[in-house]
Amino acid sequence: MATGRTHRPATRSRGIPEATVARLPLYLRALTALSERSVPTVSSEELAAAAGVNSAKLRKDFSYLGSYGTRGVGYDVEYLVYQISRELGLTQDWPVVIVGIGNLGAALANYGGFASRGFRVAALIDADPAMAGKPVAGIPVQHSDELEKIIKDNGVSIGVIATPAGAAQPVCDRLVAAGVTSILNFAPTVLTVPDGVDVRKVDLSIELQILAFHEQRKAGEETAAGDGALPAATTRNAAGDQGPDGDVPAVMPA
Amino acid sequence: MATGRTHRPATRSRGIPEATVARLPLYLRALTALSERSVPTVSSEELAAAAGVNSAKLRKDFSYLGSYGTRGVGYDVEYLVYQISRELGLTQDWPVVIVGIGNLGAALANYGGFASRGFRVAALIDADPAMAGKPVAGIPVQHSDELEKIIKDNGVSIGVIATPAGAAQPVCDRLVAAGVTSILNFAPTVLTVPDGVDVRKVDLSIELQILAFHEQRKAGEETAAGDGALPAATTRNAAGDQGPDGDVPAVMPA
DNA sequence: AACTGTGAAGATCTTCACAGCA
DNA sequence: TGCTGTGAAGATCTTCACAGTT
Repeated sequence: MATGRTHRPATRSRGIPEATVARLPLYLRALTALSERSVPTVSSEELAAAAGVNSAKLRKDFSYLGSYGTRGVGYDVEYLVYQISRELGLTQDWPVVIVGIGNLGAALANYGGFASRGFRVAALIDADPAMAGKPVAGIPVQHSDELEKIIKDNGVSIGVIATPAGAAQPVCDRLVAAGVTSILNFAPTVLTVPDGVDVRKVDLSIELQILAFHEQRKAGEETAAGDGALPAATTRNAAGDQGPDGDVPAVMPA
Repeated sequence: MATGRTHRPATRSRGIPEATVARLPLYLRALTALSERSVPTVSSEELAAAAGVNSAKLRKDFSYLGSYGTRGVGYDVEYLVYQISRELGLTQDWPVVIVGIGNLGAALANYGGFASRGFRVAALIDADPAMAGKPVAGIPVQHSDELEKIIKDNGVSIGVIATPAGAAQPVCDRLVAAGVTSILNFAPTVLTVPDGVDVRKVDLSIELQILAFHEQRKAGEETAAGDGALPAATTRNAAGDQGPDGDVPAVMPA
């Protein structure tokens, strides 16, 4: 199996449902936009619209964080931004290393929204000696021999794997052995990690396959269906959350 | 709201649950690997291990497709590969266009697993005139003025948006107007699309934020907890499936 | 009057556990 | 005997609908 994952209640301590946690970043993004426009307050209806969810769901989600709204008025934008950031752990600094600096790794390194939210690219690592020293997004690439040292020196706990599929597991093992406990995997492989380590995957081909499934179905309906063209609009997120156990699909490999 | 999405039973016709559809690509990947090793049959237990899911779930998933296994034996690898491919619509050709050829767009264009599964990069489109004609992954980039013509000439129904956030919605609108009905969005924005159009998103910063949340929690437990270091391993997929209505998070922007 | 917070109903998804076929 | 297929129980998530607060 992918690994020694344990049945974790999926939601611990303060008990925020996993599905809710997965949406907090969306709310945060919408709130940040409002904040930049100096909007003081929003109603659940407005914010839900901006985040693309239904308002009841949003209110229920916020209710797990506490009672941060004011009846008859709505939510204070700045206050909510702070509360959600804190809940997500974004009020602290998270040094991140990206392993595998190909097009994808470079794209990730250049991604701005990165630094903006407490994440800091502590280092870029690649196995190709020819890449060593070359700056990508202003950061010099380091050779993978340095991996362990980099992780330790920077106190990195989050690693991003953007290597080819074959290199992913070995890299993962080294990251974990060096102390990384959260991994974002872009390689099209199921990673095996020990208990205590979280892995999230993003896999392009899987996303495309899911779209193809629905696309095929639409095509079938056109000709088949008798009850007129039924609506079928949907906006699924390529990132939900599967069960606490078992891996699920995701999006995009190196 | 992200858009005019309609309450669709989420699962139509043959009624394959959305959660199952999201896992089919995983099974397919594992099966393909077995097929390459010329393994003739697999048990649900073995395949589940390779795909990183629990065997009961896998059997239940397959049961929605039909009874393709043999009691006492297992599943015929080749046969299953075919059945799942067909179910996902991968037995047909899906021309895809990628809009926004920055590092990410280039990474996607270079992604191999692409062509391997019925997907064909029909065109690369970018708004920068300087990019026009330049080959990326062997395909010449075309200027966005050509977008509508490209979509129509190639019968493209799936579009990938890898542009900066600000350009995403306009690009999306043009793609949809030209006939695209499935969109994979890498820009960190909620896209609004009409009914009948599917959108899946992939957003790096959201994935990192979710990891940070769990990471923060782990840190808290270390000091807090009294019941010894509890296991907390998890492998969530950065791509699950939210409800049929409402967008959910995902992974990675341009 | 407007809008939040939430119990309760409903929908979906997961897991168990075992009947049933090869 | 070995392993699939699946009813049923359980867990999670979503949505409703309205009581409660400003």
